[in-house]
Amino acid sequence: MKKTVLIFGMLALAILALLQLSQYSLLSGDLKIEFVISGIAIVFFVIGVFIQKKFRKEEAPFVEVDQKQIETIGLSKREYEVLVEMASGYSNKEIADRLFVSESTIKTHVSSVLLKLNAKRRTQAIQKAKELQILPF
Amino acid sequence: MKKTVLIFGMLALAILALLQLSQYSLLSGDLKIEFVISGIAIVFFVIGVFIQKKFRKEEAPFVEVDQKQIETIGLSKREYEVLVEMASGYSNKEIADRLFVSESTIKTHVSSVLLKLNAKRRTQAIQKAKELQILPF
DNA sequence: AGGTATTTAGTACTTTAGTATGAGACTGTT
DNA sequence: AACAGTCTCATACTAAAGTACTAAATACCT
Repeated sequence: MKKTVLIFGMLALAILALLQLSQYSLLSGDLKIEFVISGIAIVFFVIGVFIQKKFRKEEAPFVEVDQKQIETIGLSKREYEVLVEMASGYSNKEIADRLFVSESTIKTHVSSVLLKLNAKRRTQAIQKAKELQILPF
Repeated sequence: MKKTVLIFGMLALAILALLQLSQYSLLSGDLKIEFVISGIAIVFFVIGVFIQKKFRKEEAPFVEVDQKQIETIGLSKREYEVLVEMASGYSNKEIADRLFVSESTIKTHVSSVLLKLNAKRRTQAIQKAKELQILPF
């Protein structure tokens, strides 16, 4: 955070210096106006790219869930809920408690999910689900 | 893709128009040079931000692996390799074959990983590892 | 109302996963 | 050379996960 403030401060100073420099160069006739404007344009373009990049990195990379994919795969509402819990790292028992049903029920759902995602294990199902963008992150 | 080309074309035209406009305004003395330069700066800054945003969206959301985190957690090189395989959805036996060691060895590594990540299950370890940004995606 | 899909739950069983412990081989450090 | 850390592997467990059925209660659809 402190680093960010520092960078912004430096940037502001650099911009001011650049503007002053441009004016003097123009007034003294050292440079043609096209070059100055182009230079300014390029510099600020780069700054824009840089700033956007910086903020993006601090954002969480969030992939939208592809609702259509879920349908084409044929996952039911409950099965998808179980998949989400699975991906969060919960055991069958824990999922059962969280969804207020028995562990048997969760096992049934998990088996369906594995079948529909063509996976042998829950970890593989999670991986495939992320590739298909039916899970966030 | 076609859309991208179109946008870039329009953008190029807009920039040219803007540059011409700036020069005429300056020569005719309608505007002070400070305003023109500031205007150009702002426009190109916005363009930079926009372009970066566009490209980022088309990229796969890829989180860099935080090497320092791995160290502070105390994961060894081999343990991290096993963690990556785990996250890919492989079973202990499969990981053993892929890394040319016995399943016992993998079990040992997995237990260490669970301990160091403070997880009860491999799915939870994967989840935590992603939160700590020591796994891609 | 009858058919279809979903959700729930059970039993019985097999397969993985995970724990605890011990121990030999190898590597780099002091 | 002695030591710490890593990597390897084994045995003997216990605990989850997953399969293969069967089956009843809902819910949705036309």
